[in-house]
Amino acid sequence: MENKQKPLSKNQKIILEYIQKNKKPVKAYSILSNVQKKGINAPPQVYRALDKLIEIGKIHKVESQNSFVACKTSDCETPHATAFSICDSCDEVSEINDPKLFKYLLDFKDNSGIKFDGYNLEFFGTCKSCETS
Amino acid sequence: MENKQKPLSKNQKIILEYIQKNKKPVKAYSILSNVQKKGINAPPQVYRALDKLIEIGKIHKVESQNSFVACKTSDCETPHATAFSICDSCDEVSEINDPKLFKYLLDFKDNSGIKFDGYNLEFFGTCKSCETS
DNA sequence: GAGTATAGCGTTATATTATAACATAATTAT
DNA sequence: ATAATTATGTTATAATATAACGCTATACTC
Repeated sequence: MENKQKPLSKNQKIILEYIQKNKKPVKAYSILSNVQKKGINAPPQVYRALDKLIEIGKIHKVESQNSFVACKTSDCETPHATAFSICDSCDEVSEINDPKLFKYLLDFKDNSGIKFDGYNLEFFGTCKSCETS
Repeated sequence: MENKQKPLSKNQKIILEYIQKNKKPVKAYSILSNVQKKGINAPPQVYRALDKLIEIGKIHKVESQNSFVACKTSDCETPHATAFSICDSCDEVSEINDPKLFKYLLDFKDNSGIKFDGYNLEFFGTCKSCETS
């Protein structure tokens, strides 16, 4: 079982570090303005790094928010099978890492019989701290 | 069991009809350009109707595509619990209406114990017709 | 190690998606 | 009938994302 991890490029590293520093998902232009001091000047530089980081599973995109969050699963083996819970009132997002759910969904077949190679699932609700306030 | 369906407004009707005519999901600005002959001139008119139609469950948003599709389930009772399958190569989208999946997901609790009131699930794969070509 | 293929960089410009804000009109509820 | 709510039409602009181009660094292969 070899682990051929290509090293990240300079921009990829800068942007991944910034995303990892944040608990909450961050937006592309917010990333941009926060890494400008590191020499990243324009949107394409950010989006290119984001695309790559998503591809290799280091981050995920929260589609309903157009935001990006670091993968919490140490070694995200199936980068394109993601599940999140999202609080309707505070927008807090957490990644769900539930092997049963994971398996259930990857085994799921629709009625046309095709098997899927990935999914994105976003649950909505009210988080504990918002509920009590 | 009463069915209090408020009638749709003029713009809502125009836009819903346009979306229903299309098998595939449509984009907001494509809707706009196709309903301009009916007197809808500007983006806010479209987005306002879209928001309302989503709220009442007549249409759904395909988040990963920023596109909008009519609900196929005759009377979509839980408008905010949606599942789609999306073909990676032709972008064909179909709504999945599987009661077991539906129940499984609405019953799902994450490890913080909160129950969710909605979800959006998008499966990715290659559809039958793309696979054979 | 020279040559070539691939991936990444920096930049400008522009496309695409979505909302703010404001004045008015229509509809619904009391 | 009046008040409250919902929808409309409009202008302007915000927020998100990509095209295209020339160049540089890295990896691949013989």
